[in-house]
Amino acid sequence: MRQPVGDAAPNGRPGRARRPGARESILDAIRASEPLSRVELAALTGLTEAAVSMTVRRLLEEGLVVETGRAPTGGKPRTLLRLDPAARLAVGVYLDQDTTTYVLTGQTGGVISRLARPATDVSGSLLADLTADVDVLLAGSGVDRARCLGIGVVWPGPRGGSTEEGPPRLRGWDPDDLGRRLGATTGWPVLVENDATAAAIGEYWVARVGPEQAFAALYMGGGLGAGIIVEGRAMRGGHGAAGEFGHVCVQVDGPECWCGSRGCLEVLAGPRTVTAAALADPATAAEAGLDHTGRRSVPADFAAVARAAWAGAPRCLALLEDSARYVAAAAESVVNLLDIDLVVLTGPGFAAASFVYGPAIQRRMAAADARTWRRSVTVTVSLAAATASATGAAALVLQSHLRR
Amino acid sequence: MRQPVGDAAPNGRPGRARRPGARESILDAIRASEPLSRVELAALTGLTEAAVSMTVRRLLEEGLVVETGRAPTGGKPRTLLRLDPAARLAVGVYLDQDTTTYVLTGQTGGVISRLARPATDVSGSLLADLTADVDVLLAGSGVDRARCLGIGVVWPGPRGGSTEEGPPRLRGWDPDDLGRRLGATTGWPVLVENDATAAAIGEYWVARVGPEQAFAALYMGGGLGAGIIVEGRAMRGGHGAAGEFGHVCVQVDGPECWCGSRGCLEVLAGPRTVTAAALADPATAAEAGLDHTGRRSVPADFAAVARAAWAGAPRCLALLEDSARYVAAAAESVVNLLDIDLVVLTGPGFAAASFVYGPAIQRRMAAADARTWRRSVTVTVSLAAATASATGAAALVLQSHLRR
DNA sequence: TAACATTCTTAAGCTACTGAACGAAGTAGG
DNA sequence: CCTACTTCGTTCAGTAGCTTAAGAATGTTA
Repeated sequence: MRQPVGDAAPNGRPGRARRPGARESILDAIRASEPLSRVELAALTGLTEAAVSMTVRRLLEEGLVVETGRAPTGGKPRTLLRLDPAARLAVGVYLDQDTTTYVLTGQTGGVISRLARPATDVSGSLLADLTADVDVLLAGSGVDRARCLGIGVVWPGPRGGSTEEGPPRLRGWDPDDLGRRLGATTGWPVLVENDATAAAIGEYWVARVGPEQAFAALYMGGGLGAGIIVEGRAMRGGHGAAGEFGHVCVQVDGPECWCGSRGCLEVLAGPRTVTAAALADPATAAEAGLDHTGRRSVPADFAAVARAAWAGAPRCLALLEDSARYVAAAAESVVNLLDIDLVVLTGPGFAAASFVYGPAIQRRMAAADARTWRRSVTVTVSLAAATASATGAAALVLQSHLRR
Repeated sequence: MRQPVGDAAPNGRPGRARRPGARESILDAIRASEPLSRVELAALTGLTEAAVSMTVRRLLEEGLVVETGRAPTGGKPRTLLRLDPAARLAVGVYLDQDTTTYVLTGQTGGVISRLARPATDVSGSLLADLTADVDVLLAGSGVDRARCLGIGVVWPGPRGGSTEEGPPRLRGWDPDDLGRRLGATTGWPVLVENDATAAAIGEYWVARVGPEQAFAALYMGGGLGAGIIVEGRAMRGGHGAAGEFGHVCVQVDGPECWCGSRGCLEVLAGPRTVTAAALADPATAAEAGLDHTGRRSVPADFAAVARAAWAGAPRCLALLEDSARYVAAAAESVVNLLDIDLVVLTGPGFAAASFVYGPAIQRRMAAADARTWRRSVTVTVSLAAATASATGAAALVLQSHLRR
């Protein structure tokens, strides 16, 4: 949501904070905790029952919400409300290095259909390809196009996707510009975001995390990123560059990073470093089935190492466990700094290797959690970690529409 | 602001986000950028000129704001508005280990008068002492008590103030309970906060930081903490424990910390570690004029080391520079993670040794800033670093009243 | 002195919410 | 089955806080 391209809503930059509003509060409460009755909504949102009643009626008329069943009480039973999954749709696009993934989701974030295309290298055709593929996705799904709220576009972002100096450009495009143009050609609002933040919003949406949870999604793709959501709001920072988890320092005088600093997590324990180490040692490379000739993308190679480790290959496992020690330390730093309640591992990297990283992070935090902080941090793995970015892109649209 | 003790305002916990409101937007804009005219306020806040006009009239009637001078334009000149510093007052109390500091400030955060008392060890008399001392402070200042908005109470918090296990209790008191009781005995609203967050809010207020700046105040007292303010809101985390800067990990397998983890910044580079190292080496201790018999508080000993280093003592300087390397790395992590624009060093520790820590942090970030992130992070030292907590406690009250 | 530029004010109206009373839909007891 | 009771949801008038639109105030410029 760097810019609500194609949308009239000003991004709050010049001025005061956005207003909550009954509509948003209610939809968000239902999203996080459906089914809910009107009285429960009043209690959860702090609105009066009258306000809830009026707002819910409008939501029912719009078809966003449906009444579904009742819950017995001492008196009149509660009528339970849910989001109608098919009432609104969103398209998510993930522009990965070598693949472009499209998903069509319903209002609750559930995937309706999917599409994957190899990335086209002809930079001039990117816009046309996207437009055509979104069209194919919608046509093939047989849904009412009028119900589609917009398109979320996610790209790997500046974080770690590149060893060149400076933030990488997306196949020659400026992301915001691409979003604006795509909005013009398709007629839909287009929202642009980086992979980690999108994955966090997707997880927040699909896994029904509530705004009372301080939440961090750690994302491993070509690099390491973090999406942070506190009080229901994604932290994007002063220049939209927050979440550079890969550049948390875990060793003061560590090796130099491409970013110009030293000891960054990514250079010590990032997926690129893991795969490079696997390739550098013939025995390890053999375990993972890697060689220099048939080299694929970083996430693909990393997944090969993870699969080998899962199958019992000791050298691959050792590589991952070494990496996980660093990642766990950095994760603990984030949790301590922001008082995070919930850590979710997501993205293709963690999807493949969560069996190592998950326990490592839990182990690292367990001691101090109970002993000092009197908290208990939950560490989980995303249910759809491998495709988190694409569904996150769609959730981006859902999230923004809720605040229409 | 862990709890608005004695205040009726619910802390937003059950329900939706707080509303901004014209009054708050306007007062905050004037605070950050006075003097301002009504049209400028309209542009800054996003309100209409009509709304600004009405709201300002009310503020003028209340005496919070005054008209002061005019600025020529092509047409009718602008009438400039300022906060009236003396219109409202706030009391800040800092409960340090061995001293209790009281300040009385005006509406702009300027200190009107001060009071310091040695900490009483009789835990039963703390409440009575506070009540009496606040009374003395106000009486001695000759101000209208009705103008006082409330009392902010700040304590060193769980962070690093103790080597015992578990969060330390404040001379036997639960901070929230103390606040509640103090509110009852004095009749004023009492807000309770930890030192680092309070210092951040104080700096935000006094130094006129605007909400568009993502801002971190690094605080060194008995330990290391951070107050983080993004979009004008202090980050307190899920359980009010955010800002544990001292427990950012800067060495994966570093020495064990009292918190139960390893390689925490505080155990490698905190003030306690620096003073312990100075005492352990006789030559260094001699430079700093320290010995085991006349040992004082951690901040006092640390200040002695810093003074010696400033005077040219090489061993003391080396100790501080070693500490600063770690602090700089951790600061860089925070900046990268949250896309921070402005870092302010504050608290007695940094007040004494900023000549080492400031340049070290700037050096560490300069390379990657220009090369990779295309940002420029400002690192400054608080103007009143040594008393930041007490003025921050008062600012806490001002901040909360603005949102009455 | 008239025309213009800009700032600030006034007045009517709109939107979204609140408060309080009321209607609706169940259970429990006789 | 009827009554009392409980809890849920709605209705309606009122209000706070804003916007839109018009206009008054206060300066400069030709």
